[in-house]
Amino acid sequence: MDLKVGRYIVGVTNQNKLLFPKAGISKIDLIEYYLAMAEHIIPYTKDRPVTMHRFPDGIGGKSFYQKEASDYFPDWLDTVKVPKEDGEIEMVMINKKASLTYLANQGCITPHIWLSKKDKIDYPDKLVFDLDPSDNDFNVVIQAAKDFRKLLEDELDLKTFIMTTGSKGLHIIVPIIRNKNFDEVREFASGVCKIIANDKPDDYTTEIRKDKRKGRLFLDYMRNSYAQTSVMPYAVRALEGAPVATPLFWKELQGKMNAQRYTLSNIQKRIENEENPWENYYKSRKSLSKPMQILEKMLNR
DNA sequence: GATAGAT
DNA sequence: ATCTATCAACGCGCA
DNA sequence: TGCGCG
Repeated sequence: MDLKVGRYIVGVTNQNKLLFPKAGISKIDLIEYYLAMAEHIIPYTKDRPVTMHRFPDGIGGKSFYQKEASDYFPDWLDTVKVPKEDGEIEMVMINKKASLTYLANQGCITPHIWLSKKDKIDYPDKLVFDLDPSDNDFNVVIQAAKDFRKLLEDELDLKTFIMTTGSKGLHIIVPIIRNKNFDEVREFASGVCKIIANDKPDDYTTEIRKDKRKGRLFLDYMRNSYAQTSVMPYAVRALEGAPVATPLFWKELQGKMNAQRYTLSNIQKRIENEENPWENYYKSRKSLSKPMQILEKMLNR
């Protein structure tokens, strides 16, 4: 079966294959979801390399990550060649509606996107703080998010945006002007996390090794490195019930909110009824130059 | 999921 | 014509 | 150099 998406014909294979067997969600359901959400997604994915997390046999089957665009991908799918440690890799970008459709047909349930864009690949235009609980205690995640917001906005004069991951935690995203490279940005992110963790060492940790976290909330600043990715806004997660990574208003971060509050099945109603929580996302970019100086002083006290 | 090679 | 095997990531920290 | 990690 072929779908016409804009000016492109996208072939759809195995449209009735159940990708989420319990929820009864088929491949064509996933494709229709991404078609409906495309206009809300593409502003955040345009010109960014994508890592595909593919599940050709559904969430119960074998999955794999794919970075290199396959030879058989169509010419109209935009790609970019980016340097890697040993050579070069040609990666897909989600720049149009048909791209989302094509990737969904490939069994890519969850696209992950770079923090930088193709025209300045070594300079991220955002920071991501990944708050990942070891258990499912979302209250700890909410408190941590508020601690981050206080430091980032009140002390460091940056703007923050919040998103459920659709899995267990939250992402805090800080839009920045592209005048610092990944090493500089990661160093800054590391400092931020260490200040937060030092303030509440029983609640938070920046330990990479799982066995050293001892039940504490992991503050992951390592996302802010070259060629690292974070889950795409409104991406479907390959978990029971098809939860969706969802941008939120800060004021929503309380009470019964949790990381899987929104799913493929109920997100559309939210989109229809709510304003865009990230309305001012791209207007909010700030330079890290001054925040870096302030952070340096805080770390040396 | 798509393809090449084997039956 | 059908089946089967094969392939599809990588950067960083640290032991 | 190789493993753990996301």
